[in-house]
Amino acid sequence: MSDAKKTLARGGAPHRHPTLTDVARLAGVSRSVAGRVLNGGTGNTRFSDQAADAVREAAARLQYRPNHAARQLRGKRSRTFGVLVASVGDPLLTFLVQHIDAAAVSIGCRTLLANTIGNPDVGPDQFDYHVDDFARRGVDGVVCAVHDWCEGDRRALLQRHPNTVFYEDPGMEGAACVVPDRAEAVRLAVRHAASRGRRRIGLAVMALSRPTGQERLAGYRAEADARGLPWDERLIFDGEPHGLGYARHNSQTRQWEFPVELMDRVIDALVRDAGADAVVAHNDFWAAALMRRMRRRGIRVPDDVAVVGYLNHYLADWTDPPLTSIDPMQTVAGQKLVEILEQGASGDAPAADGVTFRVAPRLIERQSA
Amino acid sequence: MSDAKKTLARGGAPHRHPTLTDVARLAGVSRSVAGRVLNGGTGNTRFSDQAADAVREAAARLQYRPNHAARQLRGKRSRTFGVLVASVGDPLLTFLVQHIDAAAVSIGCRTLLANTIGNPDVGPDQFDYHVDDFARRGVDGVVCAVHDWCEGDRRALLQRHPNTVFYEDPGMEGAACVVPDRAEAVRLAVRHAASRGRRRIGLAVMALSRPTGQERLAGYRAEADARGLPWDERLIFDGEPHGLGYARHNSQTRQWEFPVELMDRVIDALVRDAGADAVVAHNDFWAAALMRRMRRRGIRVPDDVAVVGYLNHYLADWTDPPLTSIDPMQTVAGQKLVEILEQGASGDAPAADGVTFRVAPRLIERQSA
DNA sequence: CTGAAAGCGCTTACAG
DNA sequence: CTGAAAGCGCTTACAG
Repeated sequence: MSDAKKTLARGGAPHRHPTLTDVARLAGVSRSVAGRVLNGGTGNTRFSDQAADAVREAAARLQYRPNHAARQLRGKRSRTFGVLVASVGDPLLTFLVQHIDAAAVSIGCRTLLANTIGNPDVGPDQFDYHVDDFARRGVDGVVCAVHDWCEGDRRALLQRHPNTVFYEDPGMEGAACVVPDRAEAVRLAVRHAASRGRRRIGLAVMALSRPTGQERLAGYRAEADARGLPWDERLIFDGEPHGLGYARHNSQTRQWEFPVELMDRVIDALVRDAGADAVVAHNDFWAAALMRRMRRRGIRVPDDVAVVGYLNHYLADWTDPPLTSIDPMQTVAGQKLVEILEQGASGDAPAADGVTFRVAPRLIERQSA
Repeated sequence: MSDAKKTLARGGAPHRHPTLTDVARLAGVSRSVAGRVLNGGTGNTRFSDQAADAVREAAARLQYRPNHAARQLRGKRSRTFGVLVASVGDPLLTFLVQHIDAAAVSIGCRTLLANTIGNPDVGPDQFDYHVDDFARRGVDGVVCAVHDWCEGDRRALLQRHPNTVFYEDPGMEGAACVVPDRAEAVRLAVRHAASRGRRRIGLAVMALSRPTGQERLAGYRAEADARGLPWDERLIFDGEPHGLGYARHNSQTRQWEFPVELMDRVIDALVRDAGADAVVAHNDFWAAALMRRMRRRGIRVPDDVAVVGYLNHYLADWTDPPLTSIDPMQTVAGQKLVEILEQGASGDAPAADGVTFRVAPRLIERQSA
């Protein structure tokens, strides 16, 4: 076997990375000193300026980078957070994932993204698989942002990885979570529509039976009451009886399926039957589909009916008209999630125990309302 | 300091993970045997059934999982691939990133996603930062899918990580890459429009001066010739002189900015002046904006003008009308990228040297053309 | 078939 | 201020 082949077989790297020993030798000091200089310990950081200079120069010359695995083995943190999501490209969570990563990087950590669905090759129990793999890799903490209608043993996760935070309330004792304030989101939407003179404001919710559905309804009632809007049950649309109660993920196309035609039921109920002049949609996808079907039926947006979305997904810029939408501020949520995890990991404070952090939403005005 | 606090400070984990030593002790064998049973070496896998059973039972009982860092330190692969993208949530690449990860997971590896822009907290040279960090963590290979108009020293990357593959041709000697076949993409679009009876097919390109722009043009000409369509220079729109020559990323909003109004220049040039009855748009975002502006100008899609997008982004399902679009098959590209990396990492074959793999696109018909 | 032993690269008391 | 040494958890020749 040739030398070249040997090194290749050793892991694909054609040249050995320089180690602390190499640096120490070049600098003419012991590994101990080199290590202290380069990684500034907790106080026993004693060495001469002379030694320090020599070491740093050697390190620079060799392009030395500390081996992460060795540090971790020695008891250091992995500086890695696991992030569980239904699918990496989940349109509902792109900004969250993105910002969790940004927040992690800004404190010198990394993110290990894990799809729990959407990978038929690996089989159905990918939630457990990833939880397991996270343990092997010794992540410092885990964000679980898997939708509640997707499978996965959250309890086992929390047991294996005590430093776990959920995005959305998993409804478990002792589980810390960060949640978007949906009641406030709907309040903002209703307030906006009302301030534009709308009086008959409809609310379209995917599933009223879920806690999040109830929250939305509560926000609606609160704001309607505050504004003195008349209460009319017909202005509340529940998607569940219409087969809109949950999202279906097609693992073939890797997309969430969405029966656009069913949006006509929303229009029938809210606009035609209840005479709504505004609709607060379940999310931007509902809103986009609603606007399309409305146009087909000769209903003008926003002239006849104002539409407010939820998510402020980048889709919102591309609908016609561009969509006024409530931003759940996933960027703030991402930051908070990492902050909690970091506290748990650094030991400054125990991982937040069963605390729920609510993230305040914000309305982004475009042209649909 | 209490015991609980001590363990917390040790890294956030309240209980030590069981090690091979624990398993061996419980099974009543040596670590060597336990190791051989649990990790089946390359042939010296000799042990009695009795020993194997005992070890496996012990491992199961203790929920033993091999420590990744230790294995890696001992010379095993990290089973991790670094993925460089401009931004994790980059709408142009969501499916690619997603499928790279899926492909990696299906061979027991993981993906380390790295944003090169979009994280102002870390500073401007994040490309280098991540390249460095990848070295520390000993990734088995790197996918670089950073847009060519974004900064980053590709040459240094390739030197530090010889097992690197690019998505899109970086134009460097010896760099392997996977590229979507843009000429074929435009051919498919033109063919589709022509087969629907369109004769004056316009082509809107972001920047004709770029190689990819030239490829698109070549595809256009090839198909137009094959169909006997008359050549008319006015049917080619180059965005560059109109300030559409590159995408701008707003790190505040973490979105790509897009001057929707400028799409009117496209309509002016292609539809009004050149009388196009079909437009092959630069991508789905252009297409979505075009359709919106056309509607405003009383131009019906597809009745008056057919529109074909490029990307088959999930946006395509939500435009009005839903967008017929060319899918660059990023899922196939993702698989190919990982395949190449895996070959390089496993040493079966040297990392593909300077080879370019072209991925065949596919047309997805919806209603705009 | 089995186990004692070396060593991956680092960190960190510990003794000089 | 400095260096020899132990040890993190694993893998793997090597000698029994």
